[in-house]
Amino acid sequence: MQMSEGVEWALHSCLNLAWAEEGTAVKATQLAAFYELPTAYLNKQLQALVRAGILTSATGPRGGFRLARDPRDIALLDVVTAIEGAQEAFRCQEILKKGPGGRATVDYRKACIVSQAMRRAEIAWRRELAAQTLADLKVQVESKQPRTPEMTRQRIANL
Amino acid sequence: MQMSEGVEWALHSCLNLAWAEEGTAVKATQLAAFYELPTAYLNKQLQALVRAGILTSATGPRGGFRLARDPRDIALLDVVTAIEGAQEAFRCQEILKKGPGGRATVDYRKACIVSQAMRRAEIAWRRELAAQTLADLKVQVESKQPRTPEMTRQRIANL
DNA sequence: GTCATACTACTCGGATAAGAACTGTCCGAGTGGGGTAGG
DNA sequence: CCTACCCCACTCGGACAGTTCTTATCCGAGTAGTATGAC
Repeated sequence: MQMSEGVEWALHSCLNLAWAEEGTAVKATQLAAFYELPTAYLNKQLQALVRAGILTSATGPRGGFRLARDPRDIALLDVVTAIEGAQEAFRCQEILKKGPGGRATVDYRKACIVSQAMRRAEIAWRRELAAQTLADLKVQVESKQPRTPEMTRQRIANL
Repeated sequence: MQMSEGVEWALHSCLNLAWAEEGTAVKATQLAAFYELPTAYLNKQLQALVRAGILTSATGPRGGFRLARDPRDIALLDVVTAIEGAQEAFRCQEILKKGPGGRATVDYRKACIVSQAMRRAEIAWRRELAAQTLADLKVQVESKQPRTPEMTRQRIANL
């Protein structure tokens, strides 16, 4: 069980977009250059964020990506879900249906104790991710590295 | 990000072992027959549980698997970790090292705010799994389906 | 000088391969029990 | 009848393919800006 590394890329890219000049679109090439990432593949991840309504995109000259809404309204869970999909990590195959006393009509995704226990853990995970927004991370970084917004904008301008 | 289905198999198999006659080893064939699972592949998962110290195994006639310790001392996290590995789902690649102002000597798995946020969520997940033991699940199932222990032992005897 | 038009460079978007991980399968190593022969 | 030995069936254990998902890449569709020419 390992998360796609695209999640890390997406989160950092969203943060950089949050620091970008307002009203300016940032190209995939620029976002990739930040951390020397493969441009085309990062572009794929950004497309997923667009489909999820987290980013907006524009083609042609002066095109690129920008945040679709205020960073306070973008939870980390939104970004993770956009990349990884909404399905749960633990996928109950309802093997109890084949077991002794198993009924084909019962929904074991709800009835199975094992499934319930695993779901409870995953809900706790999602709750933590839903509780934190891009704006929260932005504030935390800026309190540690006050020059980050300035440096980010400079880097975007010089690419 | 999807968990191996072996986790579901392992959890249910451990529960069945907890219900088995004490002092009796259960063969992989029997555990597989419970839910019509592929024997050889389930065997592979059981071996992982043995390596993790959750089960003990014996070869030869009258051989098979049994729980290595009391179900109260086996947390769900132990089983999940045995199958999935101990590494975290979110793997911080420390891409900040390549970024503006990035220092190669800094351990960004600890310093990076994004990494911290993701780790916090994963710790919440692990905490939930560590808080529940096989014995807890056993009790919950028995209160809903009191005949489960009896039926399990019968099924083992008839295979 | 102004406006419309065609062109060109640019950027995203989806379709297309390479690689890794998960899933599934097989045969050999080692063990324990039962049968057999000798005392 | 008891005991020691040998043989055999049995079970796990690790090595070996098939399939799905992740990672990586490329080229085409569409757009905005610019230059050009006519009015």
